[in-house]
Amino acid sequence: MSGLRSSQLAAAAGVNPQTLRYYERRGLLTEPDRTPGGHRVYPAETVTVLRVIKAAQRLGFSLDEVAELLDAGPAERGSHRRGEAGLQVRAAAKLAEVEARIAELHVVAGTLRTALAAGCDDLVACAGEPCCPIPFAGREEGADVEAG
Amino acid sequence: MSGLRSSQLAAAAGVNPQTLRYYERRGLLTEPDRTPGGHRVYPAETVTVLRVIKAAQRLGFSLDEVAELLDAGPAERGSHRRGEAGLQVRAAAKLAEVEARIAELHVVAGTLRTALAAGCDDLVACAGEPCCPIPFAGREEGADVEAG
DNA sequence: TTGCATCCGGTACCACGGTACGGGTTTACC
DNA sequence: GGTAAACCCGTACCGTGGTACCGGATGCAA
Repeated sequence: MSGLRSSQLAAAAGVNPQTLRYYERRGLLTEPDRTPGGHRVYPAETVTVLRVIKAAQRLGFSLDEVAELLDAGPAERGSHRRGEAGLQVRAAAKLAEVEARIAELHVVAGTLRTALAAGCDDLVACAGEPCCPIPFAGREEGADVEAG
Repeated sequence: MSGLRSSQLAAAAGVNPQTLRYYERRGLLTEPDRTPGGHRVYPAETVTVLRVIKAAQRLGFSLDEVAELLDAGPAERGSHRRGEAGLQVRAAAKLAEVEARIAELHVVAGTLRTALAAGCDDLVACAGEPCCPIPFAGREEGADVEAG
């Protein structure tokens, strides 16, 4: 009853049918039942699982992380039976990652604004003279052997 | 005089020697002179070019964009002979991209904070009930045929 | 001249998230 | 029963930025 064929599930969740097999290989979808002929028949709840996957992806989790998230479920106070950490812990860690990325991008944006304000219009020329605000010497090791 | 072998240039610029051939294939480095035997001999300025490449990468430009940037040079007011746009125009466009990305990440961070505050600890359970602040219905087309 | 480090070109591989193709079955509808 | 669509599995390919491996040639010094 109400079993979904792969193309139906794919359409309902807004993904490519190939993606379903891909997610199955990646451990995001459990192996569904099959017809006698071997065709997959998904339970209706799989649509929810796919929505969860896509929501988690939008929150910045990789597919491996989403697989862990689905496997982990709630933390079950004290006994960590399934996953290492619950959603709360993982979400907090991801939030820290996202904030770090935002900070990096703020630095980049600031540099771009400074270069625009300084009127830089030729990177190679800029790299020659010290007045250019673009940081050509990123933290590279071993490049300044003679500057010690 | 003062020509650099590939490994010397790689060490001076802090990159892998293989990367030099890769950049050459990608059009970031012009083909250098060769010894009679076919070994590459780079002029000393190539170190600067590599520094420029790495700086541009840090500013968020892809290798294709860096190649254009190196090819474009300054805008040469009016006549756009080499590239389509000068560094100023490209940097302004990249700044807009970076700011858009920052805005996206702020949305993500906000959602994560809200989910943390709401105490969500099981995505699949959350997806079932409407009280969860996580947006499980991202703007997907065709998924809500029966909700019209 | 010998020997070893380096370099050559071509190709294959890594992560990431899928997508496409091909040859062969199965399902579904008429 | 016939036919067309959908499905099966395995494999290859996309873009991005490199890295690694290979057999063979070169460079440089002793």
